[in-house]
Amino acid sequence: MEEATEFHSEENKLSMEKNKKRRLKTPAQLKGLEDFYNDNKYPTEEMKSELADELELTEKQISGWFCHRRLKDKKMLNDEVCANGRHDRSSGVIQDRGSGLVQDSCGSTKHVDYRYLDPKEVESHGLYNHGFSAADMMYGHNNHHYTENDSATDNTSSESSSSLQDRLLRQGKDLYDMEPSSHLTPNGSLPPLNIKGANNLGYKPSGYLKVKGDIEHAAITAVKKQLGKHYREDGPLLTVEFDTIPPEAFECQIADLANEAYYAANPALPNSPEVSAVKKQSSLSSKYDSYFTKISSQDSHMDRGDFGSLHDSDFQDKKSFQVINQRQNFQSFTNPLPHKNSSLDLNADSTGEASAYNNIKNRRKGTKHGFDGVRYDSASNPSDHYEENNNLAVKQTDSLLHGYENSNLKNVQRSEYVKSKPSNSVHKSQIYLDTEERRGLNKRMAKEEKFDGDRKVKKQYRDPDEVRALTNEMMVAKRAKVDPLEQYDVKQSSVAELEPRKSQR
DNA sequence: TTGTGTTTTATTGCCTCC
DNA sequence: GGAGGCAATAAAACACAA
Repeated sequence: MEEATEFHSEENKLSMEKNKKRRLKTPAQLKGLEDFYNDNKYPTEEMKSELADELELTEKQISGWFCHRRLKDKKMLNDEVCANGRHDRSSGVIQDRGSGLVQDSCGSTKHVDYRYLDPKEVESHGLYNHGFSAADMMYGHNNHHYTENDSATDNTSSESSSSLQDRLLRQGKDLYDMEPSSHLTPNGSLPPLNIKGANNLGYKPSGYLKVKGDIEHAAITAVKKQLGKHYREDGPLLTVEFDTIPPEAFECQIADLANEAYYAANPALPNSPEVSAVKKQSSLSSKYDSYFTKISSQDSHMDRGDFGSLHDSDFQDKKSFQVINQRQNFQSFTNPLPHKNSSLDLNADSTGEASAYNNIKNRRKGTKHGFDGVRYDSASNPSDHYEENNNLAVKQTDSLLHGYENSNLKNVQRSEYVKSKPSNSVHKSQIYLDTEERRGLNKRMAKEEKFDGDRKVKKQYRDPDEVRALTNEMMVAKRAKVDPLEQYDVKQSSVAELEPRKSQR
């Protein structure tokens, strides 16, 4: 019996060597596949054939790999949507943004659910890059929907979140800066939502406040209170895309900013509309930052949009204008092409790779240590540039805007070996951010780098230099191709590391 | 070293489209 | 009916904590 088994195993050994059940793709193959996948998620027969030849794989393997890759994409997307849905619920914010009307759980949805967007459509429409925009649109659409259906039929999570928003706002807290725990009951669960209570607030909608009845009205009223005299009845619909800011909308802020007294004296700074808007944009957009890399453009749009409107106004503040100019100039310095990741170029060599790569690695480490996907980029990166650039004016202004989170972020981003905790403010609301691209490729790259760094002997990768070269190659290819989302991380470190790198040379 | 959890690869069946 | 894709599943490979 045992002999037979032994013999059998011997035989199997040989056959296994030849015809292994499962063979891992080599890094080169993976690179080729990933690259190709980034270009085309649905390769044609010919493409598959060529790729198979190129990578020394069978077409079947290619097809299978692409199939699983797409599944992986989809799954990751679903996970993120679910995670964000849960998170949003816990934070009382925008739960109904991404998932349409309702997403009871990861598995059950009602009405619109962009989890089931056709990947082909997603790809062809570039939703991977603008998905959050799409989500925002859906959110906005929902609002319109509510406007049109001001009834009690929408007993949805949206309403619940609105109720939460209402309560949060009445507490004078910024929705987008909320720590989940701040509105949890002592046992950590969500407090029961008292929609009726919101209804009993006695608010009466007026003007554009006629949105979804009293609940959202209450929230808007709270914002209105925060805005005080700056509130404009003819302003934009809250939570919906903002139009150009009326010249006088922030008149006082600008004036006060010029005197450098407003923010210091204003305890409600974090709740100020501008900051909230910024935080909102960054936190929201960063959630889908891998495929939904609208961040950079959003942030730059924030600068050029929000502040840009000031340029056109009659109330140009010289200082803020200067700041803006400096910022833009700096951006143009680091990024001559607005939509290109200039910093990628800075890191095109193997040395430079470390800057961006280590950020990724750090995030991954963070992931393993309980702050999965915490982003350090969206809100903080610009300020880091400015600080590294010793641009005091910019630094001051930026620290005004981002000061509440800068310190942590800066430290995190600067350090290659950071394992520190993220800030408790914004970052806690930005978990589950890693997207599939990052998780997949970056993990692999992190793995490879770790392998390289540790000189760990592995059967598969016998030549560390080859792996390193490949890793670099992958990084460069990846950067050049997809990753505007890396932009902030890379940008973050690029300037800081540019000088040392130069000096090294 | 081992147990456990995760990721990756392969297979199979079903569905949709042409 | 065939091709292509998706989804479920199994199993190998891998990572990591104890």
